[in-house]
Amino acid sequence: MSKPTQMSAPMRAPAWVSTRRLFEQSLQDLHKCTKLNQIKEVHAQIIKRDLHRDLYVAPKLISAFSLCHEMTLAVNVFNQIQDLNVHLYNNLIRAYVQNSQPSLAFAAFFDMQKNGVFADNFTYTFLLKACNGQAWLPLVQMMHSHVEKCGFFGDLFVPNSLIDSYSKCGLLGVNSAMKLFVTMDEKDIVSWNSMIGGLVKAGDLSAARTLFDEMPVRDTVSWNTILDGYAKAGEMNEAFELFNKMPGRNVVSWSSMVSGYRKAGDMEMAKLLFDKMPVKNVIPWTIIISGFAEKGLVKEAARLYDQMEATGLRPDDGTLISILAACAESGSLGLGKRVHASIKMTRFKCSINVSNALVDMYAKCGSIDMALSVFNGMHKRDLVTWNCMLQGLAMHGHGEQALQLFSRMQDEGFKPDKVTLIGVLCACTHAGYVDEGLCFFNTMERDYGIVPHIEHYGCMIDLLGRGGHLKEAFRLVQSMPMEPNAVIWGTLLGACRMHNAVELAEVVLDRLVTHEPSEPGNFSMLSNIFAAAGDWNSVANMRLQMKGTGVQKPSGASSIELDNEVHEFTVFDKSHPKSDTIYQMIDKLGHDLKKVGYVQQIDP
DNA sequence: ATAGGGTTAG
Repeated sequence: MSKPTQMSAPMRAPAWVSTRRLFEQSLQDLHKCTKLNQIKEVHAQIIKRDLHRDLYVAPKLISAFSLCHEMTLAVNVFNQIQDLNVHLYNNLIRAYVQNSQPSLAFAAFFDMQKNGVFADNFTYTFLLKACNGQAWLPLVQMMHSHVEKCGFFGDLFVPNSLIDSYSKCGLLGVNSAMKLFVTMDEKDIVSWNSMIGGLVKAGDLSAARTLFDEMPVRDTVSWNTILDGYAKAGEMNEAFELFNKMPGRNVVSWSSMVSGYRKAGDMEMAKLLFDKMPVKNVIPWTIIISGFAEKGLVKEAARLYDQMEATGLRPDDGTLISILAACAESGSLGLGKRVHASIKMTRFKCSINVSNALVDMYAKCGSIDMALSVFNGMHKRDLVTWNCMLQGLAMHGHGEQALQLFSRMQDEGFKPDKVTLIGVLCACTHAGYVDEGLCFFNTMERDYGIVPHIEHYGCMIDLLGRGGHLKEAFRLVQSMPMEPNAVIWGTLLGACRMHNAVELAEVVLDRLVTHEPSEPGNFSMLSNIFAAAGDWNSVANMRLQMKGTGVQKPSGASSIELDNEVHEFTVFDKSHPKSDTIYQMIDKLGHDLKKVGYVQQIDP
């Protein structure tokens, strides 16, 4: 360590003065520092100067390590301190919240109470943030009662956080938020905005609008909240009107509009607004790219992806996950691979969530080998990883492999959840393991503590129905503890179609139309069953009935991806530039198939 | 403390 010497040149301050000033400067901004190397350097200096137990320095260190996701180091700092105070606990609690470990945040809170350290308003705002991911009403209520006991309502941060956390707990939560909101003597703009946001989230747009019109002063957040409410509800005319009327628009306002048009399926308007945006960040880029990808317009999506990279914007996890999910939905393997390549180029390692999205994308696009390869290459996996892989194997008929994966995940200590069991039952269905499926279904509550949800009943009806056990399937529908929905009846109808069970099909359709009176597919399904049974009178009757109720069958479409472009085909489609050649080939294939004895099944 | 994109589910 350098010591001050008399030999230093008089013109300049000695080196140790500047390092000390530098050090003090680093200490000042330490809690905002996100570069781990720099923090470690300062940390070393801190230890050298024996400052690591300093009650001013330690919280800053915790905060800095937390921002770098170095929780072990943060906790180490905390554990060095003998006489703990609120400030230290608050920093630890916030660190856990930032690093998505809400239960440890609460553990720290209980520890704090045990040690006789009193919580303050900061503690409660952090803890309420920890409640947000859980959407668990009793937890928020518990925080509420704590706060009431301590009387922190003078600070608007606490009641405002309560409104926000309540609002994230579904419909009951919004009621509690409203109760609190109306009793607040003093409110600020955040109270109003949080309450409006809660109502929007609960789907009560008109109540949200009433509050919005009532509030004394509105800021950009207020306008954006209500604007996004209309956009999410698909009410784009109202959204557009507000968008034009609002005093100041920012990236968020524009993004809500682009997102709204995308959700409404209007990519033309979405692109128009996107192009007009004065400032763009990764979020609007994400919306527009995944919007095109979702529709299978992969050329446009890929072009925009290149453009985004060219502007120097780095896609974050949200961008990658969103685009990969869109690829999975539309089956755009080419674009998915393109995104994967870009991840490999630009990232040293990718997060669990991004890897999960990759596994899912490859599996859904039919590339089960690539899905397995990403899966096997992952250093860390979570429940979603296993569920995606299991589902992928199951969907592609690798029932045996799926069930092996199921036992492997348990060997590695993962507890199956609701989604896992849907995958397991699905694997049994696609592999034709009727008995194994029944066994899993009957023991899932005992063995895994999962009460069968309607989705599991759906799987079982599919399993029994496909296997030709139609009576058992129907009996299961009748004995379900919950009201069967359209999915259940639709699955059963599909099984009737598969096994030409005319009488049961009529009963099932009768129930199905009470749920989906205008879904044309259901009628065609029954119509197909009649046709297969040679009952052409009933087919004709059904057609008349459909005409009478105005139900129209849209033409079915199939699609295929070639050279990074998704081609879609409908019946009698002549729009493709090479349609003549395509139809010639189809005719030839038809002839060849007939020669080997294939009998074509024609949907009326 | 409040606003825009985010992985699994027939």
